[in-house]
Amino acid sequence: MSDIKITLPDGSIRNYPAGTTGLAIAQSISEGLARVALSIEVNGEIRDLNRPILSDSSIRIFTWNDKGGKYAFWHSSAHLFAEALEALYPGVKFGIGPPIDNGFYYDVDLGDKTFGEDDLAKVEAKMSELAKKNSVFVRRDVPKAEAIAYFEKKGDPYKIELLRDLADGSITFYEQGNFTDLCRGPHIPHTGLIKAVKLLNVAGAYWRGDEKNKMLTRVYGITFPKQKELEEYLIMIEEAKKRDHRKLGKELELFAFSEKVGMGLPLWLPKGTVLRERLEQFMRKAQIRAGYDPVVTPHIGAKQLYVTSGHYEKYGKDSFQPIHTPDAGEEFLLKPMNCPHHCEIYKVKPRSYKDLPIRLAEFGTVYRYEQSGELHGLTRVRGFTQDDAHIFCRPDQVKGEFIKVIDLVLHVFKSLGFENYTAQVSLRDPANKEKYIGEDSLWDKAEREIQEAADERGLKTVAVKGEAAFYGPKLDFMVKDALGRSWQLGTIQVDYQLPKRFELEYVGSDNQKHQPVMIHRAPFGSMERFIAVLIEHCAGNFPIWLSPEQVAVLPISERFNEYAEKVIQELKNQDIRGFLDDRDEKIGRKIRDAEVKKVPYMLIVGEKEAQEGAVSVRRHGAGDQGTLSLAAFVGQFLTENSMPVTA
RNA sequence: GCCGAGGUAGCUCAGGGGUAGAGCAGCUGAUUCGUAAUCAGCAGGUCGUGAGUUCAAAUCUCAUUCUCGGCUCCA
Repeated sequence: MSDIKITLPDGSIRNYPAGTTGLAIAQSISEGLARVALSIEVNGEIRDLNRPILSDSSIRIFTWNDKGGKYAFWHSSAHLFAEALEALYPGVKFGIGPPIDNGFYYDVDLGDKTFGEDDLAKVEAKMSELAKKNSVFVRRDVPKAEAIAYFEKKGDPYKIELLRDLADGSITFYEQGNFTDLCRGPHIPHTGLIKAVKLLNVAGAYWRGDEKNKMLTRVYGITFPKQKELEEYLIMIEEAKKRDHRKLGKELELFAFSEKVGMGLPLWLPKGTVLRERLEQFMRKAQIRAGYDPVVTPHIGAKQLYVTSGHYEKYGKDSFQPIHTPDAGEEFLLKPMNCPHHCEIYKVKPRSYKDLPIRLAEFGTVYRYEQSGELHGLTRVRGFTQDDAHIFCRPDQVKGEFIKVIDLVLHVFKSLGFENYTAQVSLRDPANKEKYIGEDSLWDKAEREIQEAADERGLKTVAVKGEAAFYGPKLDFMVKDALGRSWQLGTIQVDYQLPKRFELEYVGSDNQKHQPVMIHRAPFGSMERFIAVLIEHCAGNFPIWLSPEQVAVLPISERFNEYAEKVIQELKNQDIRGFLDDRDEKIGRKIRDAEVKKVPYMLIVGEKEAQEGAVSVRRHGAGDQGTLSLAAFVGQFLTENSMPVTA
């Protein structure tokens, strides 16, 4: 057999007999690598380690440290799960079982059986038992007819449905132990590598993601090559749960919900309101600098307004229903969007090309009837406030304006320490054009403009089809919460449709009427969601300028309350948000309580401080900072307290 | 909206057919204290809501509501 040339990632080239395997290559490099190798990338395609390599190739061997390795590991774990499930509950029908960012899931049809906590433990145990058998994952090409026959005999209708969409000749089976699955692979060499198994939760999931289909049972799980890594992962999850904004929001008294008020309708408590208003001030300032004009519009609008905008047709039936008045036929809608109102502001007078761009900004509270199962803390609510603005500009200004908005969004993210965001270009789904309004040419134009603007600012973007708004494409800034769920914060949208529907116009230099273009944008997105993610991002330890309670003044004993009062009064005179803890408690207790409340600064005052006009400074999480004169502390604090401003 | 799991004091949770418990928080008193919890006492719940089974329901059944985990949706 002739030799083939294998190019390694470092560029070196080695000769191997044709038909060698990834495992053999790994072994030739080092036994250690062979032990931890999970999959191999051959000319860009990730494959099994034991699949023969027939021609010259560049390869990269993946281990647990590579995404490609983890995916193969978790994909194989899904198969192991299926094998265990089938062993325990014969007759289970299988859907799909892919690897995901953290583990894997498998969608299964258990018939009448409900699957609970006890079952998870049972299947977990079975998986561990089967893993120890070191079953090899065997890949096999299968003709389509044979594949269908196999699953018909087995009684797996979902697999047959999947097979119908696959071309004959491209179908492979993987078999390990007593389980055979339709699968493209790749898989790890054998089940014995899976040393730690945890099934995390059970959920419902529609077959093929379509709510018209049957709901299957989805079991999420994760596995590791070492028991210790599983333990670390579980600890990490526990830690993440501590950052959950719903938990911290309660503990820090930022917001609350009440069944009596209604689900999904947040109540902002005093401390949460301070935080929220600080953010609002920050945005107002940035927007004034960027040339926006603040406006205010009512919370309701006549139904016809939304019929004109198209929102009524699109969302009317599954939304808050119209408000009726004593006048027959008169109907108002709670505003679900601010844009129609802003369009009418644009229309109050004729506009010249010289007036554009016009940037109308409003912290507009909107109401949307989200599906009950969708509500989630502050991230998904039925009443929320957008830091909304609409830019009305000439076609030649679109890109420039778009870029300016990108800069504003990036300024916001940078000021608040959001570094891990994804810039998502949300395009329409070409397969479902009826979901959108407007001509193809304008959509293409808008989509192009967004991509160009993002490129011009050097944003690394991910394009996702089907995520556009019904009237136009978007650039969405996605950020993950503590538990890894992705949320849309900032959004920028180019819109050629509403100007048309509202018959917006301006007089050009040619003395002719033209249609402006609208850019919808909200850097925070919604105050509620932004704050939710912010809370999780900083684990409730807000930057000083946002902190609801900035300074706790803690007298050593009642004898120093009088001096403490003077200190707190001075802080208030300087617009510093402080409070006095004059409870009859020991200083250790007062410090503990302030630490738990995540108050950034504690000023401890006793005999010495009272005499010297000083304060003993303690920083949250950092401990004793020594003693300063009150004036020196105030000076230092005010410097640190400044709100970030646009460069 | 769909599938599944839950709801016991302000918070975190135990109890699981015989009429409710802990810790923290709260209140009262004592203590006057130097960098993450002083001590003692008191008070606090129609066990989410409504029906049903039962001599008896927080506990079993059903319905309903809200919460949680996903799915679908997200202007």
